[in-house]
Amino acid sequence: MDVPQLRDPIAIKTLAENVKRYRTECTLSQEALANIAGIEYSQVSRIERGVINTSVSVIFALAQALDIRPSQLLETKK
Amino acid sequence: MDVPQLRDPIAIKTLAENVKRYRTECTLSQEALANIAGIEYSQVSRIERGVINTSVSVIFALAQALDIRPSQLLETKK
DNA sequence: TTGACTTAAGGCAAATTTGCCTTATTATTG
DNA sequence: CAATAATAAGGCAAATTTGCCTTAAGTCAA
Repeated sequence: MDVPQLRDPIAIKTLAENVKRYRTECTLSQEALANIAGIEYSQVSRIERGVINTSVSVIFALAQALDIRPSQLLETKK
Repeated sequence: MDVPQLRDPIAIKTLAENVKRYRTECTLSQEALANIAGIEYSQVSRIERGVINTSVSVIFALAQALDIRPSQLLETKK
């Protein structure tokens, strides 16, 4: 690749904040959420810290584990 | 990696259908959408065909180009 | 303090995505 | 039909994500 793939800090941060907010509302630990969602625990940590630009599949898995709709994880204030 | 990363066909297909639907509503070609969103044209094709599990940053870029909210691209029929 | 729990942080190899490119295939219109 | 636009499809190297792992740091109750 000549140019790195698109990384939008606002998109990444929006997802990070929403995951953290919904997770703490459920009083789930990062590890518990990861287990329910079927992903690696360290990924939840990286997503909430905004270090990775994760995929639509992971967003769906997290939403299902949090018992919310996938679209809610992309909600923006506006 | 020992295990391939999570790919959820339902998540990928949901995004694919939503991008295609909103894009055609705007009467934009895949190429035009890609140019506005600042991504590669072939990516739009791959996303709409459901061959890739794209990122939250790309979802935000597409939404902005389509003049909709990012969450709308993850809408599921309940 | 001690201990248990939670989160942050980082390394690593393999899998995947991405940008750039080319070549078919499929409308669609004149 | 010819020509043009639009889409599908695939290759490639580099960048990124992911799963698995370890270690450190922070939190909180007993």
